[in-house]
Amino acid sequence: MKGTLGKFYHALFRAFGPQHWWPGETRFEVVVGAILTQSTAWANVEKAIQNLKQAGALSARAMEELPEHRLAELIRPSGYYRQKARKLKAFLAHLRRRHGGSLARMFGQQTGLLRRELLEVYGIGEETADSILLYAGGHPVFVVDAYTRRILERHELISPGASYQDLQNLFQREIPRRAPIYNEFHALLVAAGKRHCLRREPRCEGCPLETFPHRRAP
DNA sequence: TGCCAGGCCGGGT
DNA sequence: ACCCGGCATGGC
Repeated sequence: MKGTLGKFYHALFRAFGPQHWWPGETRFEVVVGAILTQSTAWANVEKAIQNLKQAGALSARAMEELPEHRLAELIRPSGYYRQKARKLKAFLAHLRRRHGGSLARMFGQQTGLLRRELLEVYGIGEETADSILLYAGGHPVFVVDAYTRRILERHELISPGASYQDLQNLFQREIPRRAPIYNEFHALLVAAGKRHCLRREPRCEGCPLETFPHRRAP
């Protein structure tokens, strides 16, 4: 693996080690987590998922049978809970109609086709679609999130106006297209982001990327 | 107390 | 094709 991004990967891996993402025991749980974590701290998502587990609602079939307002109550700690209940229902309806409720069948499709299909579902945008593809389905697509963007902007690898596709293309050109690597790399960027690359007051001391070319704090 | 977290949608330019 | 307000809870 070469290029600056390759160096980033190695520096982050040396510092933080394997991240063991995605936290979730089943593929369905990973899909649910991908939707619930939209603009939300993971700790809140965990509470919601615990509620779903206790209610026995952490399977496609069980969640389908839950009325939307009841589902919303269970996922309340994850925030935007009425929106997210609608989103989960939209995904379930799609999975049922298009794939007979089978994640295995859904993920058996070609990557590009499945990605476009997921983007049609209410509540699934680019990051969520790619998270589902990579972390639940093992498809080799790079997940771009707010931390990824912030870190690459600070190190001047992208311009502030770069699109999601711009960032994803950058990674998919420079980093070998393999799911385990994309999995680890994205998780490492989030780890670095949480610890060192906050929105205000960049705390670069101790960041594994500290020694790389860096833009001045605004 | 205010700010922020692993976004997305819909309506307006 | 972008830009923005709305959506909501919990931790620091």
